[in-house]
Amino acid sequence: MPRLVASDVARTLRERIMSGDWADRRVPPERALAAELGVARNTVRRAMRLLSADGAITRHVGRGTFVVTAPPAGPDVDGTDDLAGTIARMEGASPADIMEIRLLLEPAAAAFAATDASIGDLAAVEAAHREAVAADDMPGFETWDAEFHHRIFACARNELLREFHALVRVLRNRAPWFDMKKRSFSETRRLAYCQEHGAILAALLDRDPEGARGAMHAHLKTVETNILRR
Amino acid sequence: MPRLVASDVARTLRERIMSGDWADRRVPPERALAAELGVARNTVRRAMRLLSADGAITRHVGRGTFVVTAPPAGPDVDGTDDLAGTIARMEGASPADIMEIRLLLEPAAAAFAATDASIGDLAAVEAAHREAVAADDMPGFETWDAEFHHRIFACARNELLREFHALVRVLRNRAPWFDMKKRSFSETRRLAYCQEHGAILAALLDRDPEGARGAMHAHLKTVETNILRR
DNA sequence: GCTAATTGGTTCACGATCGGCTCAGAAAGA
DNA sequence: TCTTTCTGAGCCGATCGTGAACCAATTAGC
Repeated sequence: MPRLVASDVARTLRERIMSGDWADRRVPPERALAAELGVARNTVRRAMRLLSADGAITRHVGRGTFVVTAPPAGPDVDGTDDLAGTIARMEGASPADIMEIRLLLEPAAAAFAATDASIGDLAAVEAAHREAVAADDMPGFETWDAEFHHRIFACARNELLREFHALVRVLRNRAPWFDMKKRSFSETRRLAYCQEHGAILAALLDRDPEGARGAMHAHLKTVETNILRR
Repeated sequence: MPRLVASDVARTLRERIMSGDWADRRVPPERALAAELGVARNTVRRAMRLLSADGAITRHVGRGTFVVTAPPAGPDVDGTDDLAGTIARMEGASPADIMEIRLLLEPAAAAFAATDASIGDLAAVEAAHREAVAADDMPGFETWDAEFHHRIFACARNELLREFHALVRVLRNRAPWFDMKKRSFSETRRLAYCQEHGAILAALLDRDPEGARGAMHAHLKTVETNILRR
């Protein structure tokens, strides 16, 4: 097996950057790092290239390598489209509206996932399901429940759909959602959710788009009744 | 029938992927697997080919074989919202992905609109329709076409849905969409669009949710064929 | 100001590893 | 017998890590 040392080196360098070593922003020279890590300079150079591609460091011939502190994110100056405003208005979305959107997006995503998902994707969904079943406290279950839903979106080959759900997920973590979830949480409901998740997962593993769509729809209907007390 | 060892091997490899071995995404080299399973390398290769065709693994000469997992992108488990990242990733959405989303949202919005819209809302939709019919140049029609669709969303009583469509609308004005629309524009197509818009509007005025949903779906299918050249 | 040391950038050769490919022969059904 | 499948072997090309040399820009010391 090739040893893939470069990515390991990149990881340790990242950790050092994060941990605040080199707070003066100065990174030791390649040759020194190579000696210290017991690795060839070319290998260090590859790792550096990864970091540089991420924008984590800047390099100058003759001067050295430096940690980038200023966030590379230039807030879009163009401002032509009112994206920020759109997002801001989304923040005020009501739980009922959010549920309506989820009922629109998630069954479709489940159907896509049933046809598009790779084995690895499904393994990830299954792992999230197992974690959710194992979790017995409310925050733990909440995390893995969200992860379960998100990984289903990740199966679908539509990036935009994935990002839309990321947006919904953010909204779900805002008030007044979080409080409502907390109030409506109970062990019996958690078990019911796990069972419904299991049905969804089974349909995905069967590669049954309509089954997945139906199972997801049923699950969300349950959630809706619980959350909105209908 | 011959022994079909290859598919057996493929099955056991699938099981190992699902069981979470190789969680680091690295699959042992063919030669190692062949030795371990007591089978020829060519047989392992056939099995690998099956998995690769499924999209379960990716393979690179000189590097090795890796399990395909859901892209780590997306809202990380660390809980940060990363709205900016979400928006940034949306910008790169492909026309095909956007069409898929539109096909998901807009028929539903039309159905909602048929039941929820006020008289004034419908008058606004009708006005946009008339303007689109009257416009004979590409930018003018484009504007009123977008406005027509947007006003239908405005009819729905779901603010979040409205904002989601605002997002889609922003993306539609980005490259490479705009170019594709421009290329696909023609007078006959404009007339076809106007006619389909008329059908949607008629269903809305009839307060016929399913009719509106169907008309919108048919319209978007037309757009899809024109834009994506299918 | 000039020189030498430092530092990143580039290139090469080498060996090891790994997937891609081909071929001849054995084995097992039809 | 004929076809399909598996086996075993060999060769190719790609990637990676190593080690080394040399270049170019910058800095420090004189």
